[in-house]
Amino acid sequence: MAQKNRLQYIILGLLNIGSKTGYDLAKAFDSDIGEFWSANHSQIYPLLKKMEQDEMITHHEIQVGQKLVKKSYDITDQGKKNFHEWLEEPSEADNSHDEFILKLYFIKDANSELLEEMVVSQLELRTDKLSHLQDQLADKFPDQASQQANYGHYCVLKHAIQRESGYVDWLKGI
Amino acid sequence: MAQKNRLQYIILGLLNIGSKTGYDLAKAFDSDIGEFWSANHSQIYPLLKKMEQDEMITHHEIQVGQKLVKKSYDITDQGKKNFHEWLEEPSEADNSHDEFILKLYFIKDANSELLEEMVVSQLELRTDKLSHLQDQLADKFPDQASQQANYGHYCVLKHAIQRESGYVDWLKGI
DNA sequence: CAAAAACATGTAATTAATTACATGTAACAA
DNA sequence: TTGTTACATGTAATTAATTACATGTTTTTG
Repeated sequence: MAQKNRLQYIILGLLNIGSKTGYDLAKAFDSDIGEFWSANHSQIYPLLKKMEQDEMITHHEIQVGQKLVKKSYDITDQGKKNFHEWLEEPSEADNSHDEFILKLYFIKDANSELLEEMVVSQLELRTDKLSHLQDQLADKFPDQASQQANYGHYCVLKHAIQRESGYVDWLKGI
Repeated sequence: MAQKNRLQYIILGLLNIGSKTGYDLAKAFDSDIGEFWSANHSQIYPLLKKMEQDEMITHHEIQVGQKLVKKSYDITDQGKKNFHEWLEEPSEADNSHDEFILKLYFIKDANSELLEEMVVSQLELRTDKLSHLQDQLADKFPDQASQQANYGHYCVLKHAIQRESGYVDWLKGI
C-alpha cells in the first residue's frame, strides 16, 4: 500500500448520501469538502471505475437531453460496509489532510454514539499534541531574545499552538 | 509540471540555515517542520541528487569514525536565488499543506519588509476566505433544525470558521 | 438566436509520495 | 562486551495526484 486512499472513502461517503455523477463528486471538492480535501475529476473518474470493479459502487445511466447519457453512481452494501468500517477506525492527527474532520463530515446524527467515541479519542490525541507543542515553545523560545532571533520559526510554533488549542476548544464544544 | 515541489524549497531553506546531511533533513520533518509538512528519507535522498544536478546544492564528505563517510549538503548561490524567489512569490491559501506557514518558517528577521508584505497579502486572502465561510454557514445552517439535520457537516463548517478566524487573529499578531 | 457558461466524461503524461526493501556504522548504556 | 538505539544512505515497487490533452452536450443569458 502506498497510501490510505482516503478519496475512496470520501466518494463512498458522498454516494452514501445519495446517487451522484462523477461530475457531482468533483464539484463537491469546490465547495464543502474543498475546505479540507482536494481532488480533480481526472482522479475521480478512474477511481470510480476501479471502485465499481471492486463492487463498492454501481451505476445506472440517465438519459438527459437528446444525446447525453450520464452515469449516476450508487453505493453498494459492500461499499456501505467499507465506509462504516473506515468511520470506526481511529483517525490520525495528520497536519495536512485531516482525516478526523473528514470522517466528522459524514456523521449526520448529533447524538450518535460513534460521534461521542470519535470525539473522545481525538480530544485525547489533540491535547497530547498541544502539550507537546507547549513544551517545545518553552524549550526553544524561553525568552524574548530567542524569539526575535528566529522570528519566523517562533511564529510558526505559536501558530501551531493556537491552531491546536482552537482545535481542542472546538472538539470540546461538539 | 505536476506539482509545485515545495519540498525542494524546504530543503533549500534548511540548507540556507546551515550545512546538513540527508539524515538531518529527514529528521527535521519529525520535529519543527513536521508540524505542517511531511517527507520521508526515501523522498529526500533522490531529490538531493536531483537538486545537485540542477546546481541548487553541492555536497562535501565528512569522515566519521573508521568507515563511515557522510555527505553534508550546502546551498549554492543559485539555490539561494531560487529560494528567495520562492519566498517572494504569493502563497496559496491551501487547506492541506500551508505554503504560507512554510515560508514564514524561514523568515529570521522580525522587522523584515518581506515579512510585512507576506502578512498583508495573506491577511487579505484569509479574511476573504473567512467571510466566504461565514456566508456559507448563514446560507446552509440558518436555524437549529438544519444544524441538527446534518450535524457533522455543520461541525466541520464551524471548525473551518474557527480555524480561519484563529488564523486571521494570529496573522494580525505577527 | 447566438454566445457563453456550466455540465459531462474521459485519457495521457508526468511528478509526488508512500511503503517496503536493503545494508551497514557509531555511540551509548547495561 | 554485548545488545540496543540512533545514525546514515540508498533503491524498488507501487500508488496518489496534478496538469494537460481531448471532446462533446445542455442550459442559461444577453
